[in-house]
Amino acid sequence: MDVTIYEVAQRAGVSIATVSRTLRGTGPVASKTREKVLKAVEELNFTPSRLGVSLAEGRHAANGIVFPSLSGPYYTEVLLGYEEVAAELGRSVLILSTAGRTRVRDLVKDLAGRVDGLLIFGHTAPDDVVTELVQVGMPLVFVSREPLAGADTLRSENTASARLLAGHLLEHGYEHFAYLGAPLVSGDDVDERWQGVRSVLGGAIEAVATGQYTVEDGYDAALRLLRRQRPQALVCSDDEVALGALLAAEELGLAVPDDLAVTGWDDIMAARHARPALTTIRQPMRELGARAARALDELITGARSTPNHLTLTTELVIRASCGIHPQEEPP
Amino acid sequence: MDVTIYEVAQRAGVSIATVSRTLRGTGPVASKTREKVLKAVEELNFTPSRLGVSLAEGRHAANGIVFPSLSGPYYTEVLLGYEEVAAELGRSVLILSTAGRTRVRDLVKDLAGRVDGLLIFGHTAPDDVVTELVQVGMPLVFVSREPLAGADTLRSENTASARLLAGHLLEHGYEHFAYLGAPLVSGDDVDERWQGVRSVLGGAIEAVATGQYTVEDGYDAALRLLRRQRPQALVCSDDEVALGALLAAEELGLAVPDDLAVTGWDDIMAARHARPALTTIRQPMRELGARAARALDELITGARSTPNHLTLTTELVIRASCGIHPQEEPP
DNA sequence: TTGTAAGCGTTATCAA
DNA sequence: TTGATAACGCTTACAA
Repeated sequence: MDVTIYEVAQRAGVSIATVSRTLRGTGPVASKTREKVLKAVEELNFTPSRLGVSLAEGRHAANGIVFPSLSGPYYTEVLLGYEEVAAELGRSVLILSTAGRTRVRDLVKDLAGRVDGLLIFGHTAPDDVVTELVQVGMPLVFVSREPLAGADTLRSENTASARLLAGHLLEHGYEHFAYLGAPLVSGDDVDERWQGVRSVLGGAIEAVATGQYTVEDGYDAALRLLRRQRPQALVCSDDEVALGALLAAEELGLAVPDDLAVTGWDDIMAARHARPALTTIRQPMRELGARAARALDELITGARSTPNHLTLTTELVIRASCGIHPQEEPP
Repeated sequence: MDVTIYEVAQRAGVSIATVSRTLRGTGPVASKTREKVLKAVEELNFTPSRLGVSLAEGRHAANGIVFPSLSGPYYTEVLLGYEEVAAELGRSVLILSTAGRTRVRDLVKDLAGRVDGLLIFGHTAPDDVVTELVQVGMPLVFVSREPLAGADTLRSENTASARLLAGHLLEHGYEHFAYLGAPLVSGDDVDERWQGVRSVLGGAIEAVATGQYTVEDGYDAALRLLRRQRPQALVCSDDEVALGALLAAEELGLAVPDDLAVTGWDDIMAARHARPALTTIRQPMRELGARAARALDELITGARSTPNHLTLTTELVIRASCGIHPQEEPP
């Protein structure tokens, strides 16, 4: 893109103001003039410089998103929902992955300087940057973390679902449990799941930390755990970890659910296809992303000025991995 | 971000030129002056406007990437490699997902107006836009498609690996084959795989199209195929489809590899964990992304001006799904 | 209905 | 060593 509005104006024999008005449909333009302008635009293959437009308009028409990584479907699905709606609203999406990254502070600040609003997962952005951003009034939506003053929060329900899940496991008659999940960051979604489960199971459950929310780490952690002790049911922080646990159980010759019940969280696609199929809590991942994009749009355009804190409902999906159910259908 | 370079200059009692020089380290600044400036910058918490900088510098310091979707690890992995290196080089990453999207033309053009260079997967961008972009000299790297004049191409080796894979299957003694994959776009990576396999297997193999490269679609297509006929070996376009085929086989009571051999492509993480573990071709997904980012950087900075066409080597990974191997280790 | 000109926030050239 | 000032490419009052 090299040709500027001046060249178009010159070629059409009008002023740049007229070219701008014609292209944006702002203000009146004689149809004769309009034609001349459009012809020149066509011939020169003119596209307004995004930089020029943004500078003049005082907005980027772009959104950012900060996530730890993209391993596994969760962040990916949210991202896709976010990008889709953002595109619909005429906004580009800039991404920032923080996992294993140094100088995250600077990266987030740089990103913030390129967008009109930001979706931030959990605690992936340092607290002081977040505070700064809130102070300068940058539109912010947090997904999967506890509410924060001055920014939107968007999450799926965790505590009640966790209780429900725990209750279901009790109905199966289990008495010894273990919880397998990534390191618990207070206030994160995953922390709430743990708290919810524990509030029902009490001392009958113990938490074991995996590294990340990945199949690999879930596998490793489950292997270590199961070699040391034999809980009857393994509650996992998410489906990936649960999938890893399934592999570990197989490796150790444990039948699921007969020797060991396993549950996940998220209901990613692989959960349905796992053997045995995974009992899990379904959360609307795409919708989280889509809603975040809309929320940001409201904040950016000024359609809304007070923060919203929304919790989407989840659903307990009972499949085969948590125990035998009488009414169970064939696979 | 609201404070401008003028306010800093005023507060420091210098001109904006001096502020700029101080911050960028271009041109001489008396250390006394530097201190004053830095103090003012600190106090006002000044960050240069990205828009102003970009407009003046004539560059975005950002890269774009165009992919169909993010379902499955392939695109995700490439994206992560790309973003990591881009960040390292001081560039942000803008994404564009085209699957199920209307007006792709406009979206790609808009994206192009926001970046200094673009990574484009296969044929996700319409030919005419591509031509336009090449003409205006936009730095472009294509991943997973046949070379194109005026742009870089970066791919993994396909044909020879496909032959190798086919040869291995012949050694197992199979005589009837089927190929399962997404619709073949001439010139795409996946097309080359098909061509390579067919060049060895000839009339003994037939192609069946799935919808997308997903487990779901692979499962559906395999189910349909296997109900109609019983090949001895199923060559899949990628691991996701192969994973779906594995599920379909199980559903039909077919033992893999005894009743049916199955192979994939990519060596995604799940391939190793599948039961049976998937024989596949490993391609360096992250590296594709990382190299694309570096290639783009060369093109953008002008370190290189002639297009490069690079093919990375792949590796045949023989696991259990393609047949019994004498020297096989326990799982 | 159209044009002039003042921003928008930088960088960088050229004098001083 | 510093400061005016001209780009950079657009939008949008305000005048005409």
